[in-house]
Amino acid sequence: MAEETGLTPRSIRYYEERGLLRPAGRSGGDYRLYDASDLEQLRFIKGLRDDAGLSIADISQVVEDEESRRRTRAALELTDDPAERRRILLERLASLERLHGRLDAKLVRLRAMFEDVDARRRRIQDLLSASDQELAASLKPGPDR
Amino acid sequence: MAEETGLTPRSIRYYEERGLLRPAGRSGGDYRLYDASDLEQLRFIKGLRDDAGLSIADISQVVEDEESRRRTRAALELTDDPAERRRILLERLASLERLHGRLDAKLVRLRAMFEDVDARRRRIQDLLSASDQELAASLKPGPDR
DNA sequence: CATAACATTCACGTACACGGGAAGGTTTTG
DNA sequence: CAAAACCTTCCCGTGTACGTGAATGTTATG
Repeated sequence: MAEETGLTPRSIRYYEERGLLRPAGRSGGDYRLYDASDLEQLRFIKGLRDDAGLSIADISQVVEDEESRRRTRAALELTDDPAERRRILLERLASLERLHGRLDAKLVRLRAMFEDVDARRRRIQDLLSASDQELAASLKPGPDR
Repeated sequence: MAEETGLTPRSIRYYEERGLLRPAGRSGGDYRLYDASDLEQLRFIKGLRDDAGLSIADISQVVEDEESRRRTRAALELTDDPAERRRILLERLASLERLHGRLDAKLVRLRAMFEDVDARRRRIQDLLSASDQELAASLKPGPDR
């Protein structure tokens, strides 16, 4: 599991301890057994940690939202009462909006930084190609002058 | 300075300690004095920390690159030797490419996460508006049936 | 079926990024 | 010019996110 996810065994156990990962099944000798959904969950957690830069506490919030989502999903498919369906959907939407908003804010600011660096990078490239032409001109003197 | 940047005084002193901020001037009574460029630098650091999620060690690298950039800038304007200009520009470009690449990698992964969440958000919104129509229909029974 | 190569739970240790208080000096304000 | 408000360095404390044994048990391999 550690190899598959790029996490250390210690981190995986730590995440379980902190409730980010539902306690895995156990073998006869008390070894943790993971399935595909655990793998997915761990990759999701790693993404939130490394890509979105969220703390474990923040990820915990997100994961709880996800779990609540899964719980309400069953309820959603069970009910035909439109008012109840609406309530459940609104709750799920709110949970997703929270995560969406946080990622969006991060994205906006990161994009601004990126653009800034990119603009400077392009400016240097322009200067460089100008300098290259200058260099070429100095090596192969022009016909005039 | 802390108010202006949203950092704590302690953090600002810590950044100076770690070499992210060039030692500010001091008053007669040994108080730190900051200027506009220090403010800009601190905001830049805060951006790298909060938006790009870089560690202090990583930011230190970036800042060193920036300083090297400033140093070579003078050299660039002093020389007319095309080969020397080219060498300096290439060095600056490499430094910017490093930062560019790191931000880009982060952006790509963050964007993927964002798209994922966004798609799910939109799906819920669709379900919700469908549910709203259902609700309206049940409250105001149609003419037929 | 021996043994290598894993795993388990404690428990303590650690790097990072600061927080917070003490003891003292400086600047600002009324 | 007194008092409040702010700064200085020094130094220990703290939360987070694990790392690292130790002692022990379990599974895989030739």
